[in-house]
Amino acid sequence: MHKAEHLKEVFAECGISAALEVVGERWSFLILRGAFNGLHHFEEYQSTLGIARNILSNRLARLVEHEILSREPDPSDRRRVAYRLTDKGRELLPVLIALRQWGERWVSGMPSNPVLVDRLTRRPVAKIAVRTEDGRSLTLGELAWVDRSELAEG
Amino acid sequence: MHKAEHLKEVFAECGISAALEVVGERWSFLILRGAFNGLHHFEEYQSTLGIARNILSNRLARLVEHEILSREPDPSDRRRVAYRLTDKGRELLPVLIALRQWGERWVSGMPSNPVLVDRLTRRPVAKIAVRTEDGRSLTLGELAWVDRSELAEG
DNA sequence: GTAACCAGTTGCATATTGCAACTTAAAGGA
DNA sequence: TCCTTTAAGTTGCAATATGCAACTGGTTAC
Repeated sequence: MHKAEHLKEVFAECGISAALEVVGERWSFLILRGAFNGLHHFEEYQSTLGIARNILSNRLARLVEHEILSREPDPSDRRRVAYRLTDKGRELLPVLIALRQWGERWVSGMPSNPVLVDRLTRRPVAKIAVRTEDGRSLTLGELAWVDRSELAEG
Repeated sequence: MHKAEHLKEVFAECGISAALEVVGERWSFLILRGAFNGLHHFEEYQSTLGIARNILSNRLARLVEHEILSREPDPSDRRRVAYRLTDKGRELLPVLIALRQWGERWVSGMPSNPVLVDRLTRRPVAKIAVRTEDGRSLTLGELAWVDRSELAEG
């Protein structure tokens, strides 16, 4: 099997493809950013993001369907619906923070507001990086792709 | 200023919006994944990803325009063009790996192949996480958003 | 010199997104 | 009670974006 065919199979079963099928549409990341910033209601998302109502409706439904957000009607005001991050949704935080840090560094050129800090020390979080298990940050040159079969060898 | 208006301003200048304007279109992340996996040529991307040729052409041009990929004609075969990651592009690796790990854990449910390892130890990289400067991993409950102005206080 | 190859482009079909107006159900107030 | 406002959508239609197949223009290989 030559390179192209091999990679085609590799790519089809890759976690990135899988993730993108769920959160890869336009607005999905921005809705999640809103969720991490404390938004819960349709009208809040609509007015802060400026997204079209039908698209917002569609995206929220999709995120709920994939259990990234939960959807619960407010019992004290039955008009309102609260969308909340599930554990699955909360685990997207590293993706969002990594994306944000990259955007700050390479696109907007300045730090965003508000800043994410350690609640206790009030110090900003570190730059997201690829690391060894013992926490050492690795550059591309220190990394390699190996087949899973070659991994079990040791 | 009430919450919605405030967040609208916050969001407009956020690194996530900035990043998404550059790499937020469909296929962009998958093209970058290909780049990190050693693809360099138009036909390689086209055949491995199965993307439409006009869209691929458009995306590559856009990534080059934003200096995420460089575009250099091969001097030894003037038909061929090589696309390569720039430093700016290489720094998207944490985003891609975080997305991949999330997709493996929560969507596809299994580890992808190949595995990214420390070149020297051959051990897989750690899970991407939000951490303190000294490397301790932080959960959402241990984090807080604070205004930049409140940060300079100490 | 001719066939095949690479990196696109073009025209047209389909799908996604955006916009404005409308709907439904539920508060809130006089 | 009736009237107004609010929240969370839905609908119809216009504008974009994406996908597909065929074609081009400049190499390169035979």
